[in-house]
Amino acid sequence: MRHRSVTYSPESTFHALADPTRRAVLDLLRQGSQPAGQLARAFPISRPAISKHLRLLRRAHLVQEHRQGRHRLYQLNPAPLRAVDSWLEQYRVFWQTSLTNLKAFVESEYAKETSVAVSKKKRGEN
Amino acid sequence: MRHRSVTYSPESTFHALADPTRRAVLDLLRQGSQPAGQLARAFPISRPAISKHLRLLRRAHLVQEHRQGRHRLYQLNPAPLRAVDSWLEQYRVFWQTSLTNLKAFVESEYAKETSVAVSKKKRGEN
DNA sequence: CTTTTATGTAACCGTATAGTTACGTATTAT
DNA sequence: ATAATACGTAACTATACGGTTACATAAAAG
Repeated sequence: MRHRSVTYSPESTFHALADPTRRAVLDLLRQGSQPAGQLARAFPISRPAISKHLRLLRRAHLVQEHRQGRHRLYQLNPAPLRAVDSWLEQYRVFWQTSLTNLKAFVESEYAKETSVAVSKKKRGEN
Repeated sequence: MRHRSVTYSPESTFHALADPTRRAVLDLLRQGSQPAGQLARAFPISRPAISKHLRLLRRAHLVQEHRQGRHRLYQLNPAPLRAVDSWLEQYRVFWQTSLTNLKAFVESEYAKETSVAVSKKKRGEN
C-alpha cells in the first residue's frame, strides 16, 4: 500500500462538517463501514438525500467508497479531520491564555496603531 | 469575573467555520482585537458583508463585541473551538489505528450483521 | 431472460447564504 | 448645531443547498 501525501482543503472539510446529517453519518461510520442503504435507513430523510451527502463527503475525502457487488461500502477516512486538528492548533494557545491578559495586550496593540490619528486629541481618554 | 459554563452547539460553530472569510476574520483576530472597519478593510468585499459575517460569528460566540466610543472592538473567543476539539476527540483514535486493521474489523462486523439474510445463499462468497 | 435489489443521478423546489447598494443611528470633530 | 466617522440593518439579487420524486444502471436472484 503506497502512502500519498495529500493536502486536504480546510474549505471542503469544514463545509462537509457544517451539516448535522453529514456529521451523523461520520459518527455512524466510526462504528464501522456500512453500505449506503444501511446508512440511509438510519435517517428520516430519503435515500437520494443521503446519497448526495455521501457524494459531498466523498469529495471532501472524509469517506471512501468500496464497491462490493451491488453494495457500496462506505468507510471513514479520518485524514481530513487531522487537517482540522492542525487548524485548531493555532487556537489552542488561547485556551490557556487568560482572556483578560489577552485583552490588555491586544488593546495596547490597537492603541499603538491608532496613536497617529489620536495624537493631537485628548490623550487621557482611556 | 464570574465563570458561566456555557455549552456551544457544534452546529453553529461548524456552520460559522464553514465560510473562508469568517475563518480569515478569526485568523486576523488571533493577532489581536480589531474594530469592525479595520477588519473590513482587510477584505476585498464590502463593509456590510463583513458586518454580516461578524453578526454570525457573534451568534456562534466565536467573537465578542466591545463598544468603545463609535468603534466596536471585536475580540476572539476561543471557547466554541474547544467544543470542536472535543468533537474531534472521538476521531483521534482513528489517526493511530491502521486503516487496514480497521477495515478488516469493520468488514467482519458487517458480515456478521448480514449473515442472517445470506445464510441460505452460497456461503463461500467472501 | 426477467425481476428484484442497491445505489447513483437528474430535474425540480423552497429556503438560506453571501454579496450588493441605500439608509439609519450613535459618537466624535468642527 | 452641523458634518464626518464608524458602524449596523434593510431590501434586494443570484447562487448554493438540502430536500423531494422519477429515472438509470448494474449486480444478484429466480
